[in-house]
Order: sequence, then C-alpha cells, then structure tokens
Amino acid sequence: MRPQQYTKQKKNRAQNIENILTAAEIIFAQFGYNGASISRIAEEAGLPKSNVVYYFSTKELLYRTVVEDIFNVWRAAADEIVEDADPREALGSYIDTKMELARTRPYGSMVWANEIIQGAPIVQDYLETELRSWTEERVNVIHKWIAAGKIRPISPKHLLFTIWATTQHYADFKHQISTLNEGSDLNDAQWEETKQAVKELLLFGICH
Amino acid sequence: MRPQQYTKQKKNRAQNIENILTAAEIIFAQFGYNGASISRIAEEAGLPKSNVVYYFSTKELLYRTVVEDIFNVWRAAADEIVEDADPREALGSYIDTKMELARTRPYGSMVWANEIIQGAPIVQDYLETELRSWTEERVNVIHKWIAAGKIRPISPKHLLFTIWATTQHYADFKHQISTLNEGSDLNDAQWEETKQAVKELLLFGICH
DNA sequence: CAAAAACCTGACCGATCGTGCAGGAAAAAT
DNA sequence: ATTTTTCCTGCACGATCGGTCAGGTTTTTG
Repeated sequence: MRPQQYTKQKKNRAQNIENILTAAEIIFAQFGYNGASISRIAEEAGLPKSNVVYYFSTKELLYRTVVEDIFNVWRAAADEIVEDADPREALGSYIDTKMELARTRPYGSMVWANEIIQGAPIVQDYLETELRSWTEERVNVIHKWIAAGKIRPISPKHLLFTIWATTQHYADFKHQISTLNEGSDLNDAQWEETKQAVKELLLFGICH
Repeated sequence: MRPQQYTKQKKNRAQNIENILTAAEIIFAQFGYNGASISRIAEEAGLPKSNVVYYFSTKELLYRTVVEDIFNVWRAAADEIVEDADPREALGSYIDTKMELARTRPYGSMVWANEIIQGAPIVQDYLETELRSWTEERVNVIHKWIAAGKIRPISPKHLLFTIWATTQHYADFKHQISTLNEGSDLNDAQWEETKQAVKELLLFGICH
C-alpha cells in the first residue's frame, strides 16, 4: 500500500509537469519568451499560477526545458546520416522525420525559431557545442559521399541549411500555409504530397 | 525663408519617423510584439518615449507599419515571375533578390516571421487578399512553364514555399548560421557562394 | 492515529507596461 | 511683435508582470 500511494503522487506530479510543458510550448511559441506570461501558461494548463511556479521556480527554467526538449528531438532525428548509408535513403528519411516533427510538434519548432531570432540568449552554449560538432560530423559525411561519387558535388552546409529551412518552414509558417490552403490545415494526403515534393525538390539532381 | 523653415521642420519629422521605424524593426524582431516595449524602442531610437507615442499614437500602429513595409518590399521583389520569362533566369533573379533582402533587411524578415508564428493577428487581411491572389498568379505562371515543357513537372506551390523558406532562413536564423561560421556573419564572398549554392540546390533538376 | 513531509494556493510586492494629458518650447503665420 | 500652430515631453494612471511567502490541504511515514 505504501508504494502505491507514493506512485499515485508521483504520477500526479508527472502529469502536472507534462501539462505545464505542453501549455508552455504553445504559449512561448505564440508570444515569445518576453511576451509569454506565467499566468497565461497556467491558464492554458488549467492550473493556478502559483502551482506552475511551484514546479518551475522561474520562467527561464521553464523556457529552457521547452527549448532543450525540441532541440534533443531534432538531434535524435538526424543520427541516421552516416558514411555507409545510401545518400538518397538517408537524406530522404531525415526529411521525412523532420516533416513529421513539423506536423506533430509545430509549437516546439516555433519556440526554437523565436529563440534563434532573439539571438539564442538561453541555448547559445548548445549551439557552440552540440550543434556545432554535430553539424561538422554531418558535413564530413556528405563530403565523403561526394568523394565517393555517390552524390553531385554541392555545399554540404548549404544542403543542411536548406533542409532545416524547408522542413521547419512547414511548422513555423503553418498559419501562412493554411491561409493559402483555403484556411484549413493540410490533411493527410496533402502532407504526404508535401513530403514527396520537398524530397523531390531538394534531392533530385543531388543524388544520382 | 518661409518654405525653407517649413522644410526644415518636415525634414526633422521625417528623420525622427525613420529613426523610430528602424529601431522598431530591430526591437520587434528581437522580442516580438508583446515582448517589445515602447520605451525600449524609444531608447534604441534615441528619443523620449512620449515622442514615439506622439508620432505613432499606439504600439499596434507602429507595429503594423513595420510589418506592412517588409511585406511590400518582398512583393515588389517577385513581380518578375511572368509567363514569357525564362524560368531559370526569373527564378534565379527572384532568389538573388530575396537573398539580398535577407542580408540587408534581416530584422524585417524576423518581424514577419514573428507575425506569422503568432497567427498573423495584424496582417491576416493581407494574407487573404494580396498574398493569396499574388501566389495564385505565380502558381499559374509556373504551371504554364510546365505545360510548355520549360521546366520539369513539380508542385509550383511547394517550389515557392521552398524558395521562401530557404531565403528567409538566412535572415531569420542568421544567429545560428553565424555560430556555425566560427561566430561571425557571412562575408561578401560567403554570401555570393551562398546565393549560388541555394540557386543550384533549388533550381538544378527543375530547369532544363 | 499522530507526526512529518510533501503538495498546493490566495494574497501580496515592487517593477514595468501602454497610454492619456497638461503645458512648455519652437516654428510659422499674420 | 504677437498670435497661431505645431512639436515635444514629464508626469500620472490602472493593469499586469515575475516572483515571494505564509499557511492550509493532502499524502506519507512511524
């Protein structure tokens, strides 16, 4: 009986934290760090403001948690780009995964965009360490693909930038895209069509 | 003597307004609509807060002026995409112009990104009228290019989205790009290289 | 069942927000 | 030179901000 009640309390805590993080992602995406208020996040999460502060003692801690979360998801999504992979398959799979995340986690993408636009005041250390080393590794892989004659010689860095830009555009600018789609979000078929179009545009002419 | 002094006053007014708009573009880009404060914009413009309010009676009016400005610049940059143009030349020129604007007006691009991320609360009417009709016209042009066999059959809308995403990425994410460029902005040669790489990536395989 | 620990929240604080307004300073008109 | 108009700014306001804290409630412990 002891562990059960203890588990119950833990579960409630985990649930509250999850609700707060989900709400924070939406509110931070919509208003940016300075524009978002703790009270609005609390309202979105259906909790009193004091309770949000109880779990995350400062606004910055809550924000940092949200930003680091989407960063890690993106990083994990790209680990498949390795030297002995087939370029078309690896890049295609990377684009697919990032497009899926653009659809399922658009608010996380928007928070990241806001953070970078502001000059990365919170995650600058991440950019200079994890992102920088990870990027160098992928650039090296693409260079080896070129040397092996697997793909046409293009600038690996700009290929990565173009993939990031395009996939995240479908999250960050989803409102603009909806407006140009008669006011409604892309449906399943349209998302599939979009993924194919993006892959064709970016990869045709690159991979033989 | 009368018209000269009158001109002097007018010039001062024009200069103040220009300083305010330049400052507002930077501050709105960095903090978003809700996060930016009039006092910070005034500080950036080197004027008392009251003076900013004197020229722009409300924060929303100032913001709307900034957003509409970058919107119109972008729209003008793309008027060259017409049916009887050479696709490679027209699209290449469009990309070049948008890349130039990404370099010279990055803060305007960031304000637009913030506005769209927030769901376009201010310029929604623009999206539904000017942007929508303009987009349809360009889509029709690209369709005719395809019908004439000038370019490969691709989704015109997604081609446009990809161009927007990529060109604006170099403005909106310039801090991230700088960080991956040893901490410094792209120099003249790197910008030229970037423009060529983007055009090659997006247009190779599209235009014959 | 009592003691202890963990969880939760209403009330409050100083700071800053957007903006209205009175009135002085400068320029233009007469 | 004096009036009229335009330009400019310090001050004050209610609202909201992030964050503190005392104290109540619930859960766990012994």
